[in-house]
Amino acid sequence: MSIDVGGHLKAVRMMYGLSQRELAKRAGVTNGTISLIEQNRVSPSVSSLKKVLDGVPMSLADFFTLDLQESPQVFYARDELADIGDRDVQLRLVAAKRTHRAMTIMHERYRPKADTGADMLSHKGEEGGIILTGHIELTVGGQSRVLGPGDAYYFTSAVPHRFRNVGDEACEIVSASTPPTF
Amino acid sequence: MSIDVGGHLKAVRMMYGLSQRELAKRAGVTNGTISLIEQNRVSPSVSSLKKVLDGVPMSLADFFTLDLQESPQVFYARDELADIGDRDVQLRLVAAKRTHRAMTIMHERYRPKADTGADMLSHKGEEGGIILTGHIELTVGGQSRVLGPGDAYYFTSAVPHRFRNVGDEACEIVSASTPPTF
DNA sequence: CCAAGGCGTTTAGAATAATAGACAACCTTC
DNA sequence: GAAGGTTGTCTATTATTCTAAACGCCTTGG
Repeated sequence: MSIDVGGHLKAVRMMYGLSQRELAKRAGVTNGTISLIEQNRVSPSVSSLKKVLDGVPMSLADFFTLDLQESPQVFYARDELADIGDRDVQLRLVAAKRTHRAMTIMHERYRPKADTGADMLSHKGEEGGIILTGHIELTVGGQSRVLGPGDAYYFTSAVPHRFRNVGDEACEIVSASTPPTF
Repeated sequence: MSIDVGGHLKAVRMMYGLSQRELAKRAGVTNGTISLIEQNRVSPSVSSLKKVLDGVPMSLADFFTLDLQESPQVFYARDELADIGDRDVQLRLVAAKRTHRAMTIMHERYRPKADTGADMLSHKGEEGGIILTGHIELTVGGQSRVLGPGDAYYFTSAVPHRFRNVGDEACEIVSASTPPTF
């Protein structure tokens, strides 16, 4: 029994945010069973392991195939975001270290007068965001608008766009873009 | 217990040409265990299934991943080989219908004077074979040689090559080439 | 024909796993 | 701090699986 079925199951269960009892209920077994399995104090029969995995749900093949390679970080404390901005525009990336991301999520902070300029590289994909504080003038193609707290935007990145802080206080935005640009 | 673990195990065991007792001995379990599992009269614990598979050997992941989809034909009677040759060069393929082959194995028969010509398409990969009967002149790159029964050859297919039956009797060859050319 | 040895199967008993329920520890909420 | 909820763990009993040793069947070789 070289394989750590118990730890493996626990990891899977955690990954789905389930408690032992909750998983047990879904799987039609008792919570004690899950507990004993996770502690490797018993080696479940294939049928009961299948029952348990059906509660996830996950196939036996997936269960044994999953390499469980150090699951990527899920939660990031404020100071764990990667800071890549300059003086006027501060960009703080979520999951920066993650290699295969489908998108980039950032916390952006524009100082007063900060301006990305109109000659930005216009990449393919889409991007959007929500303004948290301050006011920013967003120009997308021919349209221009000043957005304040709670306002949001979404456009295809191919269209030339420009961010400019027209207020006298810092402007904070949470944005997402795909494909990842950083 | 929707999955047919028993039949699956039996198929794997057969695939390796093992008897229940033999597998049991290698795995360190009793033959009865194997029998009961194969009949699905018990659902083995993961640990014991692992022990059994260690006797093959095969990993749990492989065991559950294996789709066992109607295992492809293994034995081909003489007249079950696909015949694709012309009048002078008869080619009889092994496992012709099999879609995902790693190589092509053929029984080739060259009539006297048969000649593949020197201008063959030289494909990537490697090929080799053994002469069964007759004599054939094989030219590979600058080298040329007459091979008789029992002789063999092996070369990288990228080099231009030519087969020519220089004897007065038919020449038979069993060859293999990778990647499959037919 | 019988004996020897292979095969898969079966059965009683020993070993192991699953259940139901209790337990302590930890939160909230009052 | 007490009540009620969660969490994971543990124990006695029940249920299942594994072993050891037999069984019947077939093939092989004297």
